[in-house]
Amino acid sequence: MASAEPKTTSPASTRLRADARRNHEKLVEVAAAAFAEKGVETSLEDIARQAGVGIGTLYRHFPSREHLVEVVYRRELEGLASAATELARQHSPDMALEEWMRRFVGYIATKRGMANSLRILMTSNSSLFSEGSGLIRGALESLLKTAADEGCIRRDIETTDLLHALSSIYSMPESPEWRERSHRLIGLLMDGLRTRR
Amino acid sequence: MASAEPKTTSPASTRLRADARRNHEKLVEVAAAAFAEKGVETSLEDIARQAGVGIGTLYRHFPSREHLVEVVYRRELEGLASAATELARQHSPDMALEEWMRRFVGYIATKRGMANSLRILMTSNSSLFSEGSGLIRGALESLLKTAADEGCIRRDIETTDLLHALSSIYSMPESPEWRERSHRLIGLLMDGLRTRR
DNA sequence: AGTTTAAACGGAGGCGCCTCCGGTTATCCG
DNA sequence: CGGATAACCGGAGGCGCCTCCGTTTAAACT
Repeated sequence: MASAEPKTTSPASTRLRADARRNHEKLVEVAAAAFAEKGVETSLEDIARQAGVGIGTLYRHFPSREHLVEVVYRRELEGLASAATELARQHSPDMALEEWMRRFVGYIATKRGMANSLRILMTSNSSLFSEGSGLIRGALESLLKTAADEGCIRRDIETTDLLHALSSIYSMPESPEWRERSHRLIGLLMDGLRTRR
Repeated sequence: MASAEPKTTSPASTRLRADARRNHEKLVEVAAAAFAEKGVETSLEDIARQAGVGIGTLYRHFPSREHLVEVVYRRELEGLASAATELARQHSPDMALEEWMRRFVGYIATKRGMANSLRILMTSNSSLFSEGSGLIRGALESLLKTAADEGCIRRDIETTDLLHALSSIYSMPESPEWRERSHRLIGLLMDGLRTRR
């Protein structure tokens, strides 16, 4: 009925003026980079400056820091989910699964520092998290199903189990070897999943 | 051996200069009032001003807002615990118990708004909470025991049960009738506890 | 009492948060 | 195309955070 909605992030995009839309997008983009690099405590004035807008503009688009964090967070989650279909197209089912898990871990890594902000966000807006985890679950589920259908991996593993195994990474202690550790864990999981030929 | 340690709050009070000690005490006092009245987000500069010291002095004594919150929190907890013995001396055992529970509820009430700050504090310094709840537990236990020994209340109630019942107040929804509600709950508990004569 | 000195004070200053409102501009309509 | 106007922009300003360092002062010693 309505015209296509190509952008994933912007559910009921209420006819924004062209400049407003431009600024909004630029802000999210810059914020995503800034949060990733310096954590969610980065100066919002810096973000506004880098985006080439005034601080007032930032605050009109995102009434509070948490709002901005939420939008960035959701955008990345959606990116991660849509990467699943993309990977499935370009790789063999098991490779797609493995690569996706790697990215998932990388994504989690960037979120470790901001536990507090996320917790605040979580208590005040739990729908975001349920939707978000739904997206992730769906992505993983479809990768898993495809791989199983092709005979690459065993069938008797539930999405929930694997998700749980991956989430355990989140509670691993912070350390320099964190990255290797998590990659080893993924390797281990994949070895367990793959069917012996 | 060493000279008496009358003040409860100041474990290893490392020989502070007289002015320093004065300022420290005044700050805690003022902060307690300010937090109670306006929540933990109150301006620290206001607190310093009301205490008649410079902001620099406040920050030397309490490196961060959380430090100050913690000291105030602990002080109030200790006050609550020591109120138990005081009440026991002035009232009949069951009255002492009832009045103490009222105060406990009042104390909790002031802490409701600052859930976030307390959570941060909790994750970074869990010893405070275990010690704190130990104090409270001890106070309640002794009141309960005295009352039971005097035959005012039944013996078959565990401290933990009662504590749990009281804690449930914390999760009651915020509302105007909150206070009456909690008092009714205490009345109910006391009725259940008291032995029929 | 006078001297010394390390501990303590305090506030200026730089930064970030957030609000408010006068100025700008995209968009609509004749 | 030009004018009207509602939507949007931007940054000054007020406030609070926290640090840094020159000044003050308690207290130890002579």
